[in-house]
Amino acid sequence: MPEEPTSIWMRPERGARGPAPEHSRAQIAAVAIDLAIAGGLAAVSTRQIAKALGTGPASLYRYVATRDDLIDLMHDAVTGEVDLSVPLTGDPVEDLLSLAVRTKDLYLRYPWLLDVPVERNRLGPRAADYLEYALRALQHVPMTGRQKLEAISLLNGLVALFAHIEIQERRTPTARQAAQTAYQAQLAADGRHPLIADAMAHSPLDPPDNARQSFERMTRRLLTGLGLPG
Amino acid sequence: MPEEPTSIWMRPERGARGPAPEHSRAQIAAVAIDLAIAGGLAAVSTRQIAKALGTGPASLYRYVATRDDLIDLMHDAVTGEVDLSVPLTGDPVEDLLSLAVRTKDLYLRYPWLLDVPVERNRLGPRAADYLEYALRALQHVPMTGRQKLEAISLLNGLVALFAHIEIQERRTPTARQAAQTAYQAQLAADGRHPLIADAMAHSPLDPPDNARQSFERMTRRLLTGLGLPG
DNA sequence: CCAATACTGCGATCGATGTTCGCAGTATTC
DNA sequence: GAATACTGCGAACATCGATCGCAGTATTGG
Repeated sequence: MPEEPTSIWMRPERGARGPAPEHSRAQIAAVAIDLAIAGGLAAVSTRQIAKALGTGPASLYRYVATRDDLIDLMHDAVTGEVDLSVPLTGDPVEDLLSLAVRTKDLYLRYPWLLDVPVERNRLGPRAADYLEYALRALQHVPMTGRQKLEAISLLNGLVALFAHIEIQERRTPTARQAAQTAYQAQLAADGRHPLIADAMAHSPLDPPDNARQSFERMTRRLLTGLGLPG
Repeated sequence: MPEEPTSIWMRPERGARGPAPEHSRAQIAAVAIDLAIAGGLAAVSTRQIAKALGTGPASLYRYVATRDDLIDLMHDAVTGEVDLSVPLTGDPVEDLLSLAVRTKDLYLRYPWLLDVPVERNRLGPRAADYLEYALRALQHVPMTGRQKLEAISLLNGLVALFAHIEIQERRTPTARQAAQTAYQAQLAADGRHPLIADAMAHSPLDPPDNARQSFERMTRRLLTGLGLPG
């Protein structure tokens, strides 16, 4: 009888019989998050986590069925850091905008979140609270349930896009980006891409105020574009 | 003297000396793309490509320095499929919207594109043509070069988001998603997330017309929100 | 014309990854 | 106190990206 695959959130954290587990999902998630902060998502490997816990890789599989479960754990843990006690004003656009700002902060705090495949967005208990909160902001908006879910999905995507741009601007360039820049310089030199050359020639950074206003303006536009009153 | 890392596009496809290569970047890209279509990005491995070419994995490294180069190759190859011969009307919003539609078609045709890490968007020759085209649409818009590049980046992100939603709706659910749905049903049942329960209960699919109009409306709003005349 | 040169093909191999198996040990249940 | 259902984990497997070194081949320079 083959085990049918289920979400980690449907399995009990521990069974009722045997010895008490020496670790916990929360502890494993915390260790994994530390690894991700230090070395990106790619640095989150069963062996590294096991080493940090002082155990072997096989032990992890008592807590987690697969590496994806591990990422679910991490994702849900940091999602729980978003403050959902902020009271809703009743204005859907402003409420979601405020949530979007807090969400973007989360991305800036945990850049590896941007590397979590979107497809993989299974929601755990904390993400469910998040989603419930967002739906509460939309409670009296005349949209179908599916439309609301899509709107929230798009909103999160937009937040991720802005976060991505901000992070990229802030980080010191990697070897990859250096190579990229070199090739773009060559492109610019060959004369067949004058506009690329031009766009890259003089590029003053936007003042942070601009970026912030731009983010808020875009978010509002997205939301009203989706049919929210505003 | 350690080889400094450079983009694949800066290295010549073949040297001037030795025997003629038995394969080519284009051929390798084509094989890799076939693998990606069949099994997703994860199925694109040096060994599988080598097998498809009837050679060993080590041989590939005569054409490509790293797996990322391989993905650059794939990305640039399919980017070349976007029709850039469509004449620009002079209306930036409409021109970019039209480009966005063609780009979304590309995503729908090659769903694995959504799994290519955004960070990794090194542009090759064909992507450069694409970018030049987009910049041409923005030529007479009063924005800094950086702002234009960010606008195009955001536009592509939005396109990817919509493509992602469309693909998700069209695909038959994976085991992952089934598990996800089961957990959501449980969430709905426990009564603490009434809005999630509600949103998932009755969810008629939007007619395609709606989705299409929604995409076009959102794109327009994004562009005007970024400061384009409209 | 031929040696030096700079390339190509690729078998063998390395280190790291996710995951599985089986067994010894431990707490709960009947 | 035996059956049961767990936990911990060493050993191992398949697969991955990547490297090394050598044999073979086309071009170059004298």
